[in-house]
Amino acid sequence: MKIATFNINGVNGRLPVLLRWLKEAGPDVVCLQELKAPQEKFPLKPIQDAGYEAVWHGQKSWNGVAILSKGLPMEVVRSELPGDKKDLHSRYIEVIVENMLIACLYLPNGNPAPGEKFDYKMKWLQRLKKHAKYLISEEVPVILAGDYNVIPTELDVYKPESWLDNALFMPEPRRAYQDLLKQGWTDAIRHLHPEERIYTFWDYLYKAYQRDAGLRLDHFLLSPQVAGLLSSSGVDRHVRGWEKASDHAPAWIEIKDINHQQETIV
DNA sequence: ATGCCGTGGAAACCACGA
Repeated sequence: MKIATFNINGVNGRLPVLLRWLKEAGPDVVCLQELKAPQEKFPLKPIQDAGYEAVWHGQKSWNGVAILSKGLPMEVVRSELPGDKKDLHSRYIEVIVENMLIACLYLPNGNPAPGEKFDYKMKWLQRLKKHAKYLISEEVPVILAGDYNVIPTELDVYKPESWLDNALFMPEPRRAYQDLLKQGWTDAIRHLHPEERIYTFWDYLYKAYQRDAGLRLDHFLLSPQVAGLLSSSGVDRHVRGWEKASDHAPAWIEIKDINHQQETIV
C-alpha cells in the first residue's frame, strides 16, 4: 500500500499536475495540503474520473486539506485538530482506511518569528503533541502525514546557517518535533534513509530547484503498530521540475499489507 | 538577505507562503 503526501499549493490551479502525477505514481492514499479552495470549489469530478474518492476540508484562499483514496472506503473521524474551537484554519483531516488511521495535516508556517504567527504555530504544535499522544495511547496503526513546516535537523536543509532565525528551523519548533518523536513516532523517510540528504520543497525564488537548495518539510510519522510494516519511501522530486509545479514535491511511503503481515518475510 | 516566484481573490494591487 502506497501512501503519499503532497502540498499542492492550489488544487484548482494545480489540477493538471495532480492528475498527471496520480496517473504516473498511482498511490493508494494521498494527503493533500494547501488546497486554497473553498469547500464547494474542490475539483471532485476530475479526481473521481482519475479513479479516486476524496474527503476534504476547504477554506477560501488559504489552507485546506484533503485525503484521496483509490477505491478504498474512507471514514472521516474529524476534520479539525482538537484543542482550540476558535481556530478556523482548515489544516487537519483524519480518516480511517484499511484499519488504519491516517491524518493529513498542514502545520502553520510561523513566519515572521517572533510574532503572532509564530505563537500560533507553537500553539498548534502543542495541540498536535497532545492529540498525537492520545492517538499513540490507542495502540493502533496511525500515520500522521503532511506538511509540518519543520526542518527537523541540519541534514534536512541545504544551508543550515542561513535558516537559524526562520520559523521552520528555530529551536522551539524543532524541539516540539523531537518531542513528538519521543512519544514513539517514527519519521518514516529519515528512518529508512538515515544519512541521505532528502528534500521535499524547493522555493520558487532564486532557481532553488536547479541549485537543489531544498528543505525537508513533508513527513510521515508512524505509530509503532505501522512502523514495523514500512517497506520503502521516496520523494518524486522530478515532479517539482514540471510545468506549473507546486513548490513541494510529493513524498510517499509503502507499507506491507496490514492484513497479511505474517506472510511478508524479507 | 531578499526587490526576486507563484496562488487566489479582490480590484488592477494585496495577503500569504517557506
